[in-house]
Amino acid sequence: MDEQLFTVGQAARASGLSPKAIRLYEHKGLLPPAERTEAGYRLFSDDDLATLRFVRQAKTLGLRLDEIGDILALRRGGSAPCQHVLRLLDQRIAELDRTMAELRQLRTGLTRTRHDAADQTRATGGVCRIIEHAPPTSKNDHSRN
Amino acid sequence: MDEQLFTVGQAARASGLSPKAIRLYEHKGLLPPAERTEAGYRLFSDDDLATLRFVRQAKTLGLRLDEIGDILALRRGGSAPCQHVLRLLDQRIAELDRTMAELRQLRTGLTRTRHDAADQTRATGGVCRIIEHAPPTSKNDHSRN
DNA sequence: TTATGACCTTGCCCTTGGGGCAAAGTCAAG
DNA sequence: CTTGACTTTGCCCCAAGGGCAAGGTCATAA
Repeated sequence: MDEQLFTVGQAARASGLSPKAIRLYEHKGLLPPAERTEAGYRLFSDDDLATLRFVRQAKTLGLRLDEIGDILALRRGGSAPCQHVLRLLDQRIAELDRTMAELRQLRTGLTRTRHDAADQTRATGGVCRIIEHAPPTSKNDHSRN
Repeated sequence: MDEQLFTVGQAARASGLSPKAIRLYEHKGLLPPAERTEAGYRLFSDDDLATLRFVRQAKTLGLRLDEIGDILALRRGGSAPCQHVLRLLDQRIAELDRTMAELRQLRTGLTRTRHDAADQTRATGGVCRIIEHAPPTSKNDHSRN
């Protein structure tokens, strides 16, 4: 049997993640504690690599690390996590819709503000009319990346 | 002259911010260091309140605290920050467009994944086909709030 | 053999915009 | 005088790592 083992760096290259991220995932329990060489170097198995790739893919679906961790835990517990995953995906989609609606609204407000302000760019008294006279945009969220 | 002065709590209520946030803004230089009573209580002037309201409004426009700080600094420096603000707004709008495009793409991918997976919810070998067989979504961002 | 460079280890601080909590001082009213 | 509401500072927390430092390890080239 091929007992292929990999260091963090190799695992990182093989999975498209950073070594730091891999250590973080291990720390957070997404990965079982890696084997170690005598010198203390982490050693990852092919299984670990598969898990890492899974994590990476799950991340591109917008799942959070703890959600991914739950999925992996379910799986290690023997049950098929797919129902759970479907629920998570539905949640994410709904959340995306909410976020996008907010962003659309924000953009509309910003554009109006920008347009209204295009010429009367003189500050008179306050700090800046553009901002002060902007229509109050709903709540506060504006999740920057 | 009415020399109205306010404690953090009062300023918070008057501006719709939290006391903690106000202290943070002061700490970050958005506000000049507040006066203090003998006992060390912060005292805010009407000017400060105006600034706080300005900050709040600027935040609803999606500006970051440091950007708002720049605007206020420009203003305190005597120049009208409006040109600067226009630039910031344009940047924000462009950024919003980028973000929304990404989210739209993500949503599309998620929906397809969700749809494809609706029935074959059995995990076979890997962790979860739904995720493993999902089309790779572009990059990674998915800014959660 | 050794020295060099590439790799690994842990650990700490940084990011955003505060929230929450704690210990302790202050103020006004009863 | 005490009670309760308010304030102060300070520290830890969130997500998901990035960056850096100090130090240990490994393999290869001279």
